[in-house]
Amino acid sequence: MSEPLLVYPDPPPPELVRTLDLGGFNWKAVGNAQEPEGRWLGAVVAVDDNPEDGFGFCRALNRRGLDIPVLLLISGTHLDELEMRDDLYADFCLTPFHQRELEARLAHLVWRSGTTLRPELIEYGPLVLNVETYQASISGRPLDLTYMEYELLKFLAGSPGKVFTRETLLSRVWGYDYFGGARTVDVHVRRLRAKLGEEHAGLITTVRSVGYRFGLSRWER
Amino acid sequence: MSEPLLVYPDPPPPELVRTLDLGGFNWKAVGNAQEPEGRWLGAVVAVDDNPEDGFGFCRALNRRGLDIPVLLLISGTHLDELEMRDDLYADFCLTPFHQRELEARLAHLVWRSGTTLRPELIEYGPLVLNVETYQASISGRPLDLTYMEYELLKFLAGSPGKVFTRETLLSRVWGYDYFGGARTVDVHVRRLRAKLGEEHAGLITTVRSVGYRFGLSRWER
DNA sequence: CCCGATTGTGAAAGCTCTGTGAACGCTGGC
DNA sequence: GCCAGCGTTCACAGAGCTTTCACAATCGGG
Repeated sequence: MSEPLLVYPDPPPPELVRTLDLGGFNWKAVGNAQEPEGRWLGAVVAVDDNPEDGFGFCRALNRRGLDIPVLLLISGTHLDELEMRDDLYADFCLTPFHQRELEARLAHLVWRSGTTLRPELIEYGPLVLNVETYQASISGRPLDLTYMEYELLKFLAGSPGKVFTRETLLSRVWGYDYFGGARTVDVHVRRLRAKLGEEHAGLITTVRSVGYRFGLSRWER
Repeated sequence: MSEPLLVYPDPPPPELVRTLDLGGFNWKAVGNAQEPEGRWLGAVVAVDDNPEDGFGFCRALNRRGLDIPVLLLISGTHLDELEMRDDLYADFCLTPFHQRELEARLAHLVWRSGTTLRPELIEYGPLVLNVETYQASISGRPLDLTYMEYELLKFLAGSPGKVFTRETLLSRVWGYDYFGGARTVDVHVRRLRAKLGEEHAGLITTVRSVGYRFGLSRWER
């Protein structure tokens, strides 16, 4: 089992922790939907205490376009909350739950997700690019990128750590027959950095007298 | 709710009958998997008394290729029987069950099959396309679409979120050998948006320099 | 520490792409 | 033949995006 299970909230209910650990699951709890990065087998979301909070987490997951199947833990008294929220979860389990039932539901969830296709994603740390939908997000926040910005970021993120000269970028991203100034790249990098936000602007680093690099060089990680 | 629910065995457990009737479901019990013909919303299979018998029914359903999603009713003591039988059921409910839980699971099952398992009905949010009758409606309001408009909308709505270039749309919707201007797509998209109404016009979004995308509008900004 | 080279920044020009209204031609029904 | 409905094409205007430029800031070598 390579990919871990996503669990919400953090810390999770003790009986959930117990079941997951006893079941030998590889899991990680998070406090918000911005945290999770990379690939996940599925998610277990406890909506017991505060339904709106839990559903908000699911909605945020959806919004990131990661397509993680969600198993809800919900008490019988909150069952009506499920109405009209079918798109937020794949399955649910009533609390208090039997360990066996939760294990069976998790196993079924994983089996099902293994049989359905996943979207084609380019990921690096907090950055996710969905090639099919032309959507990008960083730390869960959707990025509103223009065409050239998206193409440039896609190209850079496709080879993390590698340095590209402006000329290379112009020919590979803009087109081999492109005729324009090299400063064009600078300007696009600037706007990309701005849209990535102050926190992640460093994802694109300048290599003086050479060009630009996405992500950390192999010496920095 | 036009299509009925399939129920096994016949007669079904009394508490199941009670729940289905109270929930206003249209259902029919059968004694074997050869009986059912036509279209079904889903199936409820009680495997309580004799697990092998119930699973045999599911297996027979599968073999007939009817693609009916199955909700199992199973007691906690038989939970391990589920192992390695993921392909036989879509969901399960522990017995004795709460009426609310079964209703919620049935509703979710029906919703899921409506979005994935029934190709003759394409749904996305408020939009419903009936492929068989060539009818379309949004928020319950019937849409009076022309042939090309319908075909275009059907193709787009068939892959929500995915971006299609005008060339792709022309070749896939108009035909591989179609020879015409790309602006044709624009005009049809415009008329589609107009007929969808101001409220839902955003269902089809323009991806500048690329093409058009259906869906995901409610998540964008 | 100074200076040239390089890169970041803001604004504005210029261009591409899309939305829109209208017209044309085709087809099938009457 | 006429008409209505539909698909297609075209021209134009506006919006949005890209590119350029001038200047400021930064870096690195000597």
